Amino acid sequence: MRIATWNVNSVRQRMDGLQAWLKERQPDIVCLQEIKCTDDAFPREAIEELGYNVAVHGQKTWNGVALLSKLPFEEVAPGLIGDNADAQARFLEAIVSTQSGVLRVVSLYLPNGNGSEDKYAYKLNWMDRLIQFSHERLKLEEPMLLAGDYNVIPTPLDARRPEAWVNDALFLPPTRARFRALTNLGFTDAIRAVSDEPDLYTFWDYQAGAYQKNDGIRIDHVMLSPQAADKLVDAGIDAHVRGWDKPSDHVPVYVDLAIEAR
DNA sequence: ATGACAGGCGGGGCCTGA
Repeated sequence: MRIATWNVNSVRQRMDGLQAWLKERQPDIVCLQEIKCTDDAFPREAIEELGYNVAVHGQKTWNGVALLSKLPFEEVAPGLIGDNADAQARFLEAIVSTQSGVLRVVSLYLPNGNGSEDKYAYKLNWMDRLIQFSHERLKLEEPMLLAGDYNVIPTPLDARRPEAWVNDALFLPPTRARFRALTNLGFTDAIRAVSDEPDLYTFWDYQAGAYQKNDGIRIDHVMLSPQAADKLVDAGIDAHVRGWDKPSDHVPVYVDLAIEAR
């Protein structure tokens, strides 16, 4: 099975590229972030025509996550535990049934955290909630993927110019410590499981020719539970998509697991 | 040091993003 994640930066603006990429990469499950629309406004039919079931957790204007799956959803649950008053649509969990049992998938859009102390506090709190959620789900001992835009540069190897990010919420020590906490719980960063190469990026700013200079950062991640990591065959980044017309500033990341869909 | 792009909203520029 192939599972992918992509921050599309508005799904309605990205339909041509999304449809082209789905046909090219042929993922079985896709986690989308920053769809920037309500559930009603999501272009559901065009994606269903390509053979996907669609689950959406959207909101007006900002944020919003979705899941696309060629297998039917057994369960779908929006929202991250730990704060019932959190109105930002950043988390969508689902279960599908495969030939060898259940597969649990989360599409997540972790807060950026720049701009104010309140925003950084929200980011760190959201990460603490994600760690708590992950700790609880690990007890199920299921193959599970936490995939999405983490807004975390895990190490200096994950930025072309790490010195430019030292005071940024994406790279500050408390941010990186919480990301490490996920790996310490037992999660595997799929890309780093298959490559120690530098210059593996998933985001290039629209400004100042960042993509042409390969001035990128790796902030979109697929984290695998032990039972999913045991099935890991390959992982990759579709960086070429950043060169398409009307691109998102993020590109897709995918993993191949040795699990038969059905 | 600053601005540079892009999208949403809504019909102005402003806010947000990373």
